[in-house]
Amino acid sequence: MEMMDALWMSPCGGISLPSSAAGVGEDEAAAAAELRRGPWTAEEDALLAGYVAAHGEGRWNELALAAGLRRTGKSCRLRWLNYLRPGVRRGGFTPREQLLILDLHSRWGNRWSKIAAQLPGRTDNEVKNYWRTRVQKHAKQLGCDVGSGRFHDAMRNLWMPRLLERIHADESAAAASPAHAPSSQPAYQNAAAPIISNCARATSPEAASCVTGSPSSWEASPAAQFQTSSPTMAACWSTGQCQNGYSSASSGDMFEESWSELLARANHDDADSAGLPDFGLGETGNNWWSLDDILQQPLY
DNA sequence: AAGGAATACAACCGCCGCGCC
DNA sequence: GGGCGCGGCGGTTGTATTCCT
Repeated sequence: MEMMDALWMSPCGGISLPSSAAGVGEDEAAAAAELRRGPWTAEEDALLAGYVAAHGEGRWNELALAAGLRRTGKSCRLRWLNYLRPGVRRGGFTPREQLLILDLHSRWGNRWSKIAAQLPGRTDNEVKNYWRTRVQKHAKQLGCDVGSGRFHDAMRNLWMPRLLERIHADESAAAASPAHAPSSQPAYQNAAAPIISNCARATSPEAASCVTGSPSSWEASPAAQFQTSSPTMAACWSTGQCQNGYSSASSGDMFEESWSELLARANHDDADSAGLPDFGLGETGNNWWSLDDILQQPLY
């Protein structure tokens, strides 16, 4: 097995590819010995994309050699899947995508590829990076671990409800503005519907349970999506109650203010019996911050 | 303006599982 | 049944960019 890994991606100067592979000659093997590493150049991208377009995916080691790429097959595969593959979406995650990531992570843990499969155009690497940068950053701000009850409560009671507010606010704004008619919506908004609908259509029961309703009904009425699981949240969608105290920033991150500030404010509100759930340590079961769970929480 | 720190993203690494021979 | 070739996954590292002092 380790030998296989050496073939897949041994560092510069150490590779010894089997000469039988795709008729690899000694010259080619020697060339392969000087494998490139680091960022891909535009020329390499063009080579890889062109070769895959002509011959299809798979057999990455042979592909790398045949295309004249001084890269490991594994590197070629990764570059193709994460960057060059048609349909790969780049840029910040939409609130819906963020919400879905949080929800699915609560169900599946660090199953990045499984989570990414529910986000059309997104890669496991992107989802993983999002988690490690944004989510873990917030945990750090709170001075706790992402696996702690304190952080899970913050996610469930602060982040996810606010993502729902954000989604609602965005859609309200889009509906109110002729410039945001469906045909002229930004790409990220058009992409949001498949994210939810894909989740709803997912073959696995776990994925299918994350959001109820059809894709079309989601687009037509977000409130309807929560009707069956939470009258409270449905009412929120309908009345705009969720927007209380929320500023619809365009940042990719929901929180312009720090988590510590949010938490302090939230706890203060709670002390005033404003309805914010207790932010002390506590559990909500295995499904820490799932939509199913937060939809049962009172809004604040 | 410059340098260091923090952040975000791309790429690499090691391991595992599956199918084929 | 065991080895091989390959694809996939999750964790980690490297680096470019942005932010802050």
